Amino acid sequence: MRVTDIVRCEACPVRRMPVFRPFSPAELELVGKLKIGQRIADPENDIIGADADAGVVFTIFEGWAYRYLDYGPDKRQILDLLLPGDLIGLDRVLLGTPSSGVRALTALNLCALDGTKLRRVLAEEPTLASALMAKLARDQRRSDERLALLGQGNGAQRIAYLMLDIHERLKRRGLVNGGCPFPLERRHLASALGISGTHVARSLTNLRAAGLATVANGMLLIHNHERLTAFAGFKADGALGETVLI
Amino acid sequence: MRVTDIVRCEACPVRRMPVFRPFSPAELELVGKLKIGQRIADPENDIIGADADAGVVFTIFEGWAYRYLDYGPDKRQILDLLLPGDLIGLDRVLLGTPSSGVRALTALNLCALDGTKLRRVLAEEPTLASALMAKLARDQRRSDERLALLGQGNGAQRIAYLMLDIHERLKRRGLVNGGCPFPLERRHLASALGISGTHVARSLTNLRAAGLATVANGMLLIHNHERLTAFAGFKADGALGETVLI
DNA sequence: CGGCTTCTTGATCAAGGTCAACCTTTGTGG
DNA sequence: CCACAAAGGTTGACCTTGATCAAGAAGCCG
Repeated sequence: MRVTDIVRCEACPVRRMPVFRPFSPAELELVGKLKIGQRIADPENDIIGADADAGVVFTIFEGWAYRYLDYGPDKRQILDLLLPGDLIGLDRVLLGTPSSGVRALTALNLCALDGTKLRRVLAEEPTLASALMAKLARDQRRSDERLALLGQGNGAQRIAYLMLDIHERLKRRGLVNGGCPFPLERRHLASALGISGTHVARSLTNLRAAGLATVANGMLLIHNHERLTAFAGFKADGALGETVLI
Repeated sequence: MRVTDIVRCEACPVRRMPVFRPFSPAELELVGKLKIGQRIADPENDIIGADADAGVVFTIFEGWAYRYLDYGPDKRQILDLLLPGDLIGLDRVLLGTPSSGVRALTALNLCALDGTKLRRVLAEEPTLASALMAKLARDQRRSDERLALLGQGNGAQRIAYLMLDIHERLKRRGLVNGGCPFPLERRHLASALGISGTHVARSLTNLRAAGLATVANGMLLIHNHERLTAFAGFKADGALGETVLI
């Protein structure tokens, strides 16, 4: 990971995304003191891994990443996709023990925060602590839906659900402007959804043939949002007012 | 749900379980003020559901429950099993919106806490807030492993993993005394693990035949812990020092 | 003793995994 | 500019896992 010029919190573009609630000047100043730098990471490089810094939390400025667990060679489960505005490494700072790995999917631009200081700030600033607790509770609900998806859905439904989830999250962040970015390859979908790469390809073909959605050139095209939603059993939970740390 | 005699926090048996960190007298007094009653629930009754009280958090004194999401008739995903000492309904109090359902698996004895007051206390007591945040982060990790299990494991491995998870959690709470309770029926295992009841039965037979574990009469017998662990790819994460609210 | 629910077991079938061939795109060096 | 290699995507053949349906067996009450 390389270092680059720092962005001042007051000027940060992520904070202006529609999902996130506005900070008070006091909170903004507090969080500003946590910022220790800006980082760049290349695709398929670990952000959090064996060698990574244990006392740092990141916020994604730009690019995608994923959390994963490894189970021997060629046995990886992608747990979640991380989009601009998402936090990386909070659990490690809270628990102090190694966590799931986090890896860049595309080129990443990250904002680095001092984890040790963050713990101290949380102990003094109940508003921030409550906001983070709410964020953790929301993440749990997303996890729950993902679990139900793997427990109940077939291959095509899993893909459809993930498409809608991504689309929704990007839209809330104002990142769907005439085309939804979708840099996931077949193998990423496969390890995120617990199906083989071959079957991902087949199911994608089926979704396209059914006039539901198409993935091509790193972009997602949803042809019929309503039918896709019905097919996947997707239900957007409309979580607004998240907290971003910048 | 019926009401029964109240148990004073200082005398609560759950607080003495080995998993939970001891409370300071100040914390104990604080939490004591939150307690609003004791409840009894019968098997297969909803604790948190459409009609349930929105501003209450429960701690399990005795018995098992499960969190679930429904997807139409005969399409239920059990998200997690809740054992004595576990919290129920925290996310609803934090987020203020309906959450997954929670249902009694066995007869349940619950401690009821005032959710609104809890929010207030969290805003004043950073220690408690930190402890709850850590609990949320730990729950997320358990969720992650469960997700990987559904994504990567076959039927028998899923069952084996769940056996070990339950066994570990009960042991940490001091509830495995010459026999591990296991009140789950085939259909519960099926909806928790995303496989059919028929296949659960078959896989249980296989696990027994392989000399790994047996379930009978509501009890779990692990014949060979080491081989079962290897088979399931299970890894206990050794989370001690959780926080219990009583 | 029925009448219930749960557990077991077998037969059949569909969903999806594995393997392999081939195609397309992209990048690289001559 | 072309040749070639490497990586990803598509498609087909075949086989395993597990779902579904169905028929007994075993408990468990009233």
